[in-house]
Amino acid sequence: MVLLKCEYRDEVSELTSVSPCSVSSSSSHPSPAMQTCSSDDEQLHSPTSPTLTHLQQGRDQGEENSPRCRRSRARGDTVLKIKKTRRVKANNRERNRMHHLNYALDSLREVLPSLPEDAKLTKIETLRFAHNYIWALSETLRLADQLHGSTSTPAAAILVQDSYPSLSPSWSCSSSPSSNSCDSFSPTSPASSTSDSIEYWQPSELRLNPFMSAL
DNA sequence: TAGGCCATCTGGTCCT
DNA sequence: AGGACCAGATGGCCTA
Repeated sequence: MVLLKCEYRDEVSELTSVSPCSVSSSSSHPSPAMQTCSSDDEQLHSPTSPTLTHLQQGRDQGEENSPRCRRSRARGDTVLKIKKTRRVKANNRERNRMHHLNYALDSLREVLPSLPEDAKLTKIETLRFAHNYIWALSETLRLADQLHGSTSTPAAAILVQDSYPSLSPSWSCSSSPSSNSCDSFSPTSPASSTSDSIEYWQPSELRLNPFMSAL
């Protein structure tokens, strides 16, 4: 059972603003609708919910069934329906957004070095590992260029294309120390970190991974 | 059983 | 106005 601030807050304020038969609410007293209540749809829209009960109890007996009152109540119902529809649509969008985020994370997991069969990285581990992986590759490029600095073809480009063909387009720029064109590939955390922070950037499951141990 | 991870809902804020 | 993004809350599931 999810308890949360009642969605009726806005609706009630709108209802009270348009309804001549609603509670004569004082601004100095919190509306009963401000109390927490269940978010279950049935309960949310149930006539027995505390909020509506309060509203109904507070209605002026004489005006309760007047045509004007019925109209305003119908309008309130319409407002509720509209708001509920908007909320449902927003929930669907948010769900899809998170699904897309998860798909992206899965894609990221796929390009990371292979792992033991049942070792699926958590979200945070995936991000940390990816960060570390990028740093390690950039270090590899830097060292490779240092070793083959005099060759016309950047050794790093060959190395990357051989080892990580799917990544090579992103790494096709020169990585020579004198070039700033790849500054974006210079993550600072692992490279400049202490051994403690290196530990931090290595997912616990991966500390025995050959790639990670090669660092 | 506590803690970690995750999915989902929700309301607020920003952007188009 | 509506959508995207974000962070907090909550409950379910799993594992040590």
